Amino acid sequence: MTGVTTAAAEPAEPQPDAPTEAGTEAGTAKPRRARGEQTRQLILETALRLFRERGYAETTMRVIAKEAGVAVGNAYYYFDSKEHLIQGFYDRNQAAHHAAAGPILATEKELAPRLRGVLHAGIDVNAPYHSFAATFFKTAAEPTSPLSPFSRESAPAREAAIAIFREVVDGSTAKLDPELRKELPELLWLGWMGVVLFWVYDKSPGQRRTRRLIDGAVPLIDRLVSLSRLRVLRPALRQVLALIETVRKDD
Amino acid sequence: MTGVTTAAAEPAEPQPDAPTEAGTEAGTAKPRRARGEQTRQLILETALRLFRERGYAETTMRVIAKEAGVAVGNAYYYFDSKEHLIQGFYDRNQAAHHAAAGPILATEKELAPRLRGVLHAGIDVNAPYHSFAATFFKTAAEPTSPLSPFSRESAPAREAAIAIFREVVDGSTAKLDPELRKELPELLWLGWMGVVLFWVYDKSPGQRRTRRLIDGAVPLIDRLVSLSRLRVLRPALRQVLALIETVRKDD
DNA sequence: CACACCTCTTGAACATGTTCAACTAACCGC
DNA sequence: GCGGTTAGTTGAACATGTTCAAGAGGTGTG
Repeated sequence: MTGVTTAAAEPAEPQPDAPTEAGTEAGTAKPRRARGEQTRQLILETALRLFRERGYAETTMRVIAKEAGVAVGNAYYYFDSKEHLIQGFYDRNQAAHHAAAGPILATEKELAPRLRGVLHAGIDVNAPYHSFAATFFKTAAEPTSPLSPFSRESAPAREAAIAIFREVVDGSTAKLDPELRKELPELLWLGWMGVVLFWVYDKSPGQRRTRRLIDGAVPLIDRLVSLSRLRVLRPALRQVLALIETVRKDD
Repeated sequence: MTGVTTAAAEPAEPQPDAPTEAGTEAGTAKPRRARGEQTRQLILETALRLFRERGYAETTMRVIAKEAGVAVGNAYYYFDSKEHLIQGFYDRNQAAHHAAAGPILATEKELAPRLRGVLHAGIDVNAPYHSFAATFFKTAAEPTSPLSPFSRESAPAREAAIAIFREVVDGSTAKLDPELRKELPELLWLGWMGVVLFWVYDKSPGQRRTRRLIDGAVPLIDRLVSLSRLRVLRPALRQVLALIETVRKDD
């Protein structure tokens, strides 16, 4: 849970401003008025609830506004577009994934189970939103969208996600090539994006095919990572790393 | 079910309007149908041209209709939605890719250059539509959309695409594990989807990063395919194939 | 207190994808 | 030729995301 969640049972309390301005929230300035933040949260909560209840496309901005008891234009004062409401969902699930991964990362020390646990935790967290996620995935896929996982706007969220996989690697007992170790977290995150992609398309009951994919792919990755220390595979590994380097240039 | 776009085996060329009802129909008289088909083509041509000229989002259905000289409702008689116009683009580029790959496949006999040639040909064909493709990709990404490359509706197009990669493999001199040989075309197609994904997000001038990705990835794939015959890697290969098998179950 | 200012709120207006009932015209059976 | 059937066509009407000029309400300053 982030500290932002609750829909505030308390009326705006004399909490005028924290000792430090500590406005680590998304971008915009953080003046002393808390009233706006309350409205913002109200709109976001309402929107996410409606998305879950009736789906993204079926939830109109007018309904969100009406249900939240504000004018439609007010929603646009806080969120640039309907899509931007999704960012809230995004951030929240990101945090939930991190929290859910905690226990496994604290317990397990071997690479494979760590990775497996983190991946399953990610699916667990997202499971309740599978049908909704499918529709909103569409907007996230648009390259020009700020919601794209590769966009500059979602860089913080992306970094946070990669950090989870860095913890998977760094906290493990696995011995691996130092250069590979450096790149592995991002590669694993990329793999995770692939799993999510697969999951979004997975129509099997309970998305069990995705579970099977994870269970099958993790040992494979584990094996490949181990094999990468073999002499025969050294040039191939170098080739992979060089490719990553080359492709990454001028972005 | 085939017969989506029958005579589409040619590279996409503007093809100025056929002489208006001159000698259009010969023996197989479907004059009734022919008129509709003509309108359909006219709308599609107009739409694709406008998409290229001004982008997908910026091209309104009203403008398409006006430019084509028909009523807006008429476009909806032939195409279920604006997105469905994209299917035309899809089919056409698929055919163009096949055509563009022809010379390389006829000339080259080694796996790596064959694959490289086919991939570059694919990018060549799509290059003029890069900015438009980004938006189109958004639509294709939606799992419920018939335009998704994984949907049942696009199975024919998908099969056609995989067939290109089957030709890449089968026509090559490369010696490889028989089971791998069976799976490789689909895997390469999946890789091609990945390249397309990368390309869509590639904002470098002329999408040169994608070119570099291809040039870097092809030798790597080539090397891995060769290495797969090594004894040490035999179990890993089996593991990969088993994973594919497992995941594919109940779809 | 008056005034200015700034955050926040409003709802009508606008743009665009989509639908629909009505209309036209070519064809077919008589 | 006549009436009916059906493919083809129309444009107004509708739904929804988004914008915008105007106003409300509080906060600080003179």
